[in-house]
Amino acid sequence: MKLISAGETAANTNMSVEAGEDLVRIGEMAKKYGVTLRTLRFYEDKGLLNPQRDGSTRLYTRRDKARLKLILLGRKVGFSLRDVKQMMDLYDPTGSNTKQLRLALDKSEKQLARLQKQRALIDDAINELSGSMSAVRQMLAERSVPQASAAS
Amino acid sequence: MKLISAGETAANTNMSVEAGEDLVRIGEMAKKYGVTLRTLRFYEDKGLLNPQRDGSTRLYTRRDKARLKLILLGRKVGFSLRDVKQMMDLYDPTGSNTKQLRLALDKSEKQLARLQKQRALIDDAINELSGSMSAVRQMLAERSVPQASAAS
DNA sequence: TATAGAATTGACGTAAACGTAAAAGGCGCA
DNA sequence: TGCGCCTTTTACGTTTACGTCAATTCTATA
Repeated sequence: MKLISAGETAANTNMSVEAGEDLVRIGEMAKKYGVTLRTLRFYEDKGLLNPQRDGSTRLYTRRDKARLKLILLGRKVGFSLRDVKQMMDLYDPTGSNTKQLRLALDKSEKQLARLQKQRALIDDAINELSGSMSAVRQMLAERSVPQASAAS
Repeated sequence: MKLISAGETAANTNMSVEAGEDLVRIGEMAKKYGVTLRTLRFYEDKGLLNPQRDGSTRLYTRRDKARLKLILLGRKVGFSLRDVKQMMDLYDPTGSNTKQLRLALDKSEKQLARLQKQRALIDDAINELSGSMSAVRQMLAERSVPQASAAS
């Protein structure tokens, strides 16, 4: 009574409701996108994913894959999962999604500002650290060669 | 029986042990360095500071101020408090502190590498985000002006 | 059928650096 | 003497995104 072949040799074994669905279990899904099982369950728990079930077994559809891609992109650019969810929740397959796009743009602008500020902070830190490092190197050099040269 | 005048008018009211000690209570210390009381107590709890006590009242010395400056510099460049403590614990006022300096340099090199990696990630994110933003703007533009122009 | 490999839920742990609340003691001042 | 402000200790809470068991069940395959 399995829905998909383990080695996924044949194209489609199930044609329950929709067209060629290409359902995937959690293990394969995780491997495919380089995340852990825990992560996928966590995202579901947070309402970001909604896989079908075969009994208790999760089956991820094409839609889940698209959503996961979005999640991962969002995380990459520094959005929180809450932000991602908020944006995804606005998705409406029947409309123009103008609201969703506007929200995404708004959040993106803010995030871009945050990223730029972060970069500035990091540059500061790098400079500060580099400065300290030369100072330390100096001190070490003085300690290792205390032969000649006056203190002044 | 107070050790310092509240408004710190006179130079030194106490000459208990050391020279002009310039002791400061937690409130003043916090204000002076822009941290909260909680932070100072937390640092003490973690073994990073060691103020004297007048009864139960903390009195911060010149030494504590120097240490706090170091802590804040360390945090600024991204060291953890553990790192900072590890480095400070090696301080020996009687020696050359070569070990301390070497450890600091070692940790600094690693931290510098981390910072540079972070900057690279942020730059990536900025680029990715900027790209998405233009795409979204495009979509919004198409939605707002659907008058003429073919779909292709 | 035995066994290994997936998968499930539940629940506590982690990391960092504090925030915040509570209850109480001490001090200067009017 | 009462008030307000400063300070103290204790201890739980916060945030985010999972990690890490643990106990159990299902499934496929040899």
